[in-house]
Amino acid sequence: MIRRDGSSRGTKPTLHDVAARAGVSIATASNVLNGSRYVSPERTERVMAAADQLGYRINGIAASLRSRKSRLIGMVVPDITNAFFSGLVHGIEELAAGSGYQIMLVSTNEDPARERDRVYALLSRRADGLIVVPTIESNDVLDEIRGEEARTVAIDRVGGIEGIDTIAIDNVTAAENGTRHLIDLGHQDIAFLLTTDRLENIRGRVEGYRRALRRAGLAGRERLVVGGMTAQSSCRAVLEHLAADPRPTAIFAANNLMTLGTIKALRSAGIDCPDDVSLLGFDDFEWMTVLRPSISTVRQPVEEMAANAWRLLIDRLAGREHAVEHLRLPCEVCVRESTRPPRKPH
Amino acid sequence: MIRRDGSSRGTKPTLHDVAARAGVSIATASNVLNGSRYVSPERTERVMAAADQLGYRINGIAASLRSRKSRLIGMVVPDITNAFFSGLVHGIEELAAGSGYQIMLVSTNEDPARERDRVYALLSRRADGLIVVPTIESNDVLDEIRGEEARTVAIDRVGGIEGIDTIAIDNVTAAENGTRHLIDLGHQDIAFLLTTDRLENIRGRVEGYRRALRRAGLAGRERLVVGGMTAQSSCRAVLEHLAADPRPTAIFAANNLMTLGTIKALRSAGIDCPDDVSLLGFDDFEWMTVLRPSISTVRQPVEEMAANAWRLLIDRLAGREHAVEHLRLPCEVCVRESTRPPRKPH
DNA sequence: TAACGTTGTTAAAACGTTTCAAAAGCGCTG
DNA sequence: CAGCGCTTTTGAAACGTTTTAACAACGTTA
Repeated sequence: MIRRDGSSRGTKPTLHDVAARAGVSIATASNVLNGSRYVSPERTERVMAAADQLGYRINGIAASLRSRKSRLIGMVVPDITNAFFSGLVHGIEELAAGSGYQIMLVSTNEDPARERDRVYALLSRRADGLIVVPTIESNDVLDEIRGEEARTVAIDRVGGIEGIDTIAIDNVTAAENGTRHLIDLGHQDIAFLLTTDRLENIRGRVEGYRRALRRAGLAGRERLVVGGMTAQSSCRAVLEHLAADPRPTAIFAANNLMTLGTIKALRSAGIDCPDDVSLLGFDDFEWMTVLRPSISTVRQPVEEMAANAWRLLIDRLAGREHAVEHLRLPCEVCVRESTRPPRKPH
Repeated sequence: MIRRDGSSRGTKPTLHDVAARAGVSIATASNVLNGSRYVSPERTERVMAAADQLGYRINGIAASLRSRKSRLIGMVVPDITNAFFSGLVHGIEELAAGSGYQIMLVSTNEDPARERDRVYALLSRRADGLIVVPTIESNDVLDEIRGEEARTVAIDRVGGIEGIDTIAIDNVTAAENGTRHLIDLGHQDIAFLLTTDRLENIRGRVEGYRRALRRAGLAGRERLVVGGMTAQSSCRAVLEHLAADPRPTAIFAANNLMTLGTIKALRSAGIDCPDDVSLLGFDDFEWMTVLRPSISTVRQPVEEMAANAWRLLIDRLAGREHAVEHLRLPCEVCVRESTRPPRKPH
């Protein structure tokens, strides 16, 4: 490998090396490699050959610095081990990769301070865009993001977010439909197991639950159980609530961790599902189908959420500006074995 | 906000702006902000104040270009929605973030071509390091990586990899212990459900299974079932095998997808677990404990794998070079309800 | 007082691209 | 053949840092 210029041996070849070997200017080499301008066939060929022979690989950092485009997307989720979020990440990574973007992943562990730090780090690295599932109480961070030139889309927890695109499900309707499914089965004592009322999506689900009860003339029969952010804490909360008299005939869990906690609680209390208590989960995964009983759920359209988030983001990144969108996708109720009419119908 | 220099209004403040406002040189401002050199208290104070007032945020791209350090780590996994891999990613993201590194995530979907492209993209972006769970037959990619200056660690599927650090479990011993657990219960017809024999980790597990049989004098009783890379395909394979006469009294599934497939197959064939057939899984997650029966598994130490991968990588990144390491971590067998003595002991 | 460290600061080069503006080449027209 | 317009190519600036090497200031030593 012979270099005609001042670059030292053993170093990565640069555009300078490629241009020199091809006998063209750096600008021409750049234009060939990026296809940004017409270059004559002979020169194109020479540049390609030179790049090939040298094993040239563009320095993306330098390109980003000059072009002011990093083609890097920050993806911020509360917990990557939660299947709902990993599904979201999967969908977006797939689409981003297809468009030449790279995902920088951040898992915040529901810690607002951590989220703040990590988002700033992403901005420091000049992410072109951000896709964020906010933690609890992270509105201030989102407020500041809005002033940045990084395009942002918020997913799932989009309460009170103004000025940036958001994607979420229609929490109210989804929970209303879920609750109505239980009511239709004949349940009148339905407990709703939420994580915390400080998350907007969860508040929406509570509202949907309430609305269904109200519309069924069960306005006074509300039973809210606060489960916290982990399966373990929710298990404890459910156990406590099950000690109440009379105990609910059905439990509607607000997300997959709450579903897991409820299953554990029912087991440990020796309460049969669905004979004694019906269980309706939120978030649908494959293992819901192999549990015994298989778990009825409200399914969030994870793929569509990811696809829409990416669409909104890439549109703006490509300069196709549009009015701020607040998308709400519908959910479907997946009926399985865990929901059944109560033993003693009223 | 007044700028004393040529930088235009409405643009992000640069180090130049900070230095100008503080009345010091750019070099001094840089030294203050990075703590790279001693700077007098007064100047330090002035620089900090200026940075603060301007809302200065370092341009990581420019810093990376000049310092030739991106503080970006590429993390390549076959499938981020698989809980084993998302656990790995979670562990590493946590540690990386703590050291000021950012994770670029790639999910290859077990596609070697895709892996190749994406790894090159990571190298183009000048990732300082790579943590890779190789796909099937990606040895050539790893061979090429070895020539790059990006430090690399391979996890989980480390067959025949030379010259770079690797972390994996001791597949042979783990599978041997799992198989022996079944043998100790009295099983003699044990089927082993593998994904494919083209993955080294799986080959190791097969070998462990064989060794346990051999040592128990059951060398001739080998029953290998090839399940493919998805739960669905493995379900079909298991169903076929269950039609064999006599059918196995126990099934040892080589990973969590195989476990899922087996459960589905047993259900759909109306075969009771563990009364008719015992099931031992590989990979341990919380939902294994809520299934009925709860599933006995061989637990991979995901956290330790992540911690060791990061340790090896950060050591090299920090210039603490060491001999190439090939770590093998032990697994433990978690005995639950799905494994039980066969109905008719021999 | 000259020579010498030492300490704190800085000008300027460098990192490897993209992009701007200008130059060069070239076929036509007048 | 000068002038024009169009296409293709290129020199040089710019992106915003880090880093090198030099410089200035100043106390110490010979």
